[in-house]
Amino acid sequence: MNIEAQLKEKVLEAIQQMYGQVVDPASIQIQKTRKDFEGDFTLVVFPLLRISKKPPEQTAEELGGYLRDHLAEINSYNVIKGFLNLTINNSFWITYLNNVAAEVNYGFIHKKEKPNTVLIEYSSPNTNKPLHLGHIRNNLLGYSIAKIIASQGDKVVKVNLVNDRGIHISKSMLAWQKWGNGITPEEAGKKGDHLVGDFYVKFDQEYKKQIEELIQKGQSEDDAKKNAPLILEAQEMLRKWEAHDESTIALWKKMNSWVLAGFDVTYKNLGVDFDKIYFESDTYKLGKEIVQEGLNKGVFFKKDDGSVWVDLVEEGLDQKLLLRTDGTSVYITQDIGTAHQRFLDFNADEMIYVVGNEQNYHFQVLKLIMNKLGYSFSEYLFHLSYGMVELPEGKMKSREGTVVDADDLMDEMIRTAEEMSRELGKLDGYNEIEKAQINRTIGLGALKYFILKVDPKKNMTFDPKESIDFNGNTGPFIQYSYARIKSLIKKAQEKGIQIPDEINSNTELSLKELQLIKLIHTYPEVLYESSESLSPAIIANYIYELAKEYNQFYHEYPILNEENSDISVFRLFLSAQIGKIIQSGMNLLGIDVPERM
RNA sequence: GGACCUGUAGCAUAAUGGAUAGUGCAUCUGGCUACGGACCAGAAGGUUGGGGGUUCGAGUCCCUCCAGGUUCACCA
Repeated sequence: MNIEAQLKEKVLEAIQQMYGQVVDPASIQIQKTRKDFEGDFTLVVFPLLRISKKPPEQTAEELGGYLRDHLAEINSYNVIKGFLNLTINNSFWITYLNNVAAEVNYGFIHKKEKPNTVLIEYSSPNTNKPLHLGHIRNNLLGYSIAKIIASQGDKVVKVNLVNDRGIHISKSMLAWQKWGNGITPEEAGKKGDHLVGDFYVKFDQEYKKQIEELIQKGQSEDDAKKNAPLILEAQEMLRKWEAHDESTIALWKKMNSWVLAGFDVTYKNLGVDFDKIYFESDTYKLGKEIVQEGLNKGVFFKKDDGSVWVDLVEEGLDQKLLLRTDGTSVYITQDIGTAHQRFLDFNADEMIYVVGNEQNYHFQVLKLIMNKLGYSFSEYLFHLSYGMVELPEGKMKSREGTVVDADDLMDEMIRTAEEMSRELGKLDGYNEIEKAQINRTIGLGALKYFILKVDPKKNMTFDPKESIDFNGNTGPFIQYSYARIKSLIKKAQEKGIQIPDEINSNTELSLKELQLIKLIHTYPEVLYESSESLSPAIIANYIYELAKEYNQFYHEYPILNEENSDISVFRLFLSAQIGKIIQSGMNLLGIDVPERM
């Protein structure tokens, strides 16, 4: 049982003994004592006043006395207003630290009683253009959340649903056919996703010209958009694709393979992966039968024109189309189908969709529909809705060429890390391969941390010109702290100092050391919180605080230079544990830490 | 117009309903004869968008107003 639970139990006992009442455990608030006060844990007594029927100070005093006398771990207490601050024995903290050192993955839940299978979908790109900054946020979030959930003992399945069909795909295909002269990525010297993206842009440009011409000839804008020859051709191409026209399918396969090869490179660079990749070309017909069943059951209704709808007016929403007049499906139809399919494929208990907040409504509807259809898992569908990444001048617009490309951005970050290293002379004497590896770790660490430290649901601004900081609350700051710990340990080993498996429990602790151990103590809780709220930002902020506190300690206290060898060894031991946690936390964010930098 | 989300210092970002709202960048001032200065110490910067309410206690919960965003397609 952890110390907070013990405290809580004793408080309940104390109340029963002294005031003769059994209280709701929820009214017992044990929290970490704020830095500016003396103590380790604080009991807020205000909620207990109606039971004690005494003033806050007196109640706190009485409870404090009882706890001190009945719980060996409590060393002393003090009362400030309605706050009872309890101080725990040093030996408790050192024993705790020894346990941390003995654990393989401290903070993880190794054997959950009843592990769930959690399916997490992220990335979900379209195969008509390369990945951009928005996808980076999506991928980093999905990948990190998957790791975090796994750390809490559940089984995680990472899936990607690639949108590889539809009118937008036809557009780039058509443009390549018309203006590409058969060019391949090899000939163009480009990644396939970028090449295909170029033709998507080309389509748009030519399409706009045609619209303009038609408007000149007197058509309305809406008509012009519908009647432009290019869009008609693209629609025709989509029809051919759906009719399995051989040459269309061949072209589609060829171009998609280029794009997917390009994505693979980007994913690899970014360090994300998947257990299973679904393609919409396989799944887009799913869901129709389920809608039909729903229709039979009277959950949905059919309009006179034959289209099928669900009525969500009672839920405060509108009516939503599920099948078109011609019987074909819309986007949500296939989402109904894929949800069903995946729960079957993996026998999943939960499913998380990492999708931007512009689709909040969509997922609200999806969940309601699954519920109406009677799927018990509807309760366990979660939309991890994240905010947009905006530029200082506003939203990214492909038309204005302000889209920040994922590959370019990663390259730029690594280049910035290189410049930084060179200016600081940090990597003098390392060979080129080592340098490249370290700069990559740092550049990507800066990017990933910058994005993940922000609460997912918030929109964030990203300034590519000023780039990303390498000082302060950043990935490199944390990486640096880690590298320095590694360096310390290496130096110690060179001096023949052994870091022991455990530390004597009556070692004296400074306030700073105690503070660090207390921070270490909260790590499991941080992981839990982060997993529950699907927010890597909680871990990011924690690791930053840990690194920052450690750096202060590092400056204030000699470690290897400490003359008392017991103290020196203790500080090394503490440093090593902190290094482990930094590494563990960063790993959950998908960020590497360098041995040196 | 309906629904949902967000508003914290110049910018960025924290705070299970708890004590004096933390932190970084930028600005200013100090600290390298080093266990690694990508660091540390200090200064300055706030009516937590406005107004009500609930509570012993509100950045946090409720109401209202303001500002911004998203969405409400026989698109995906």
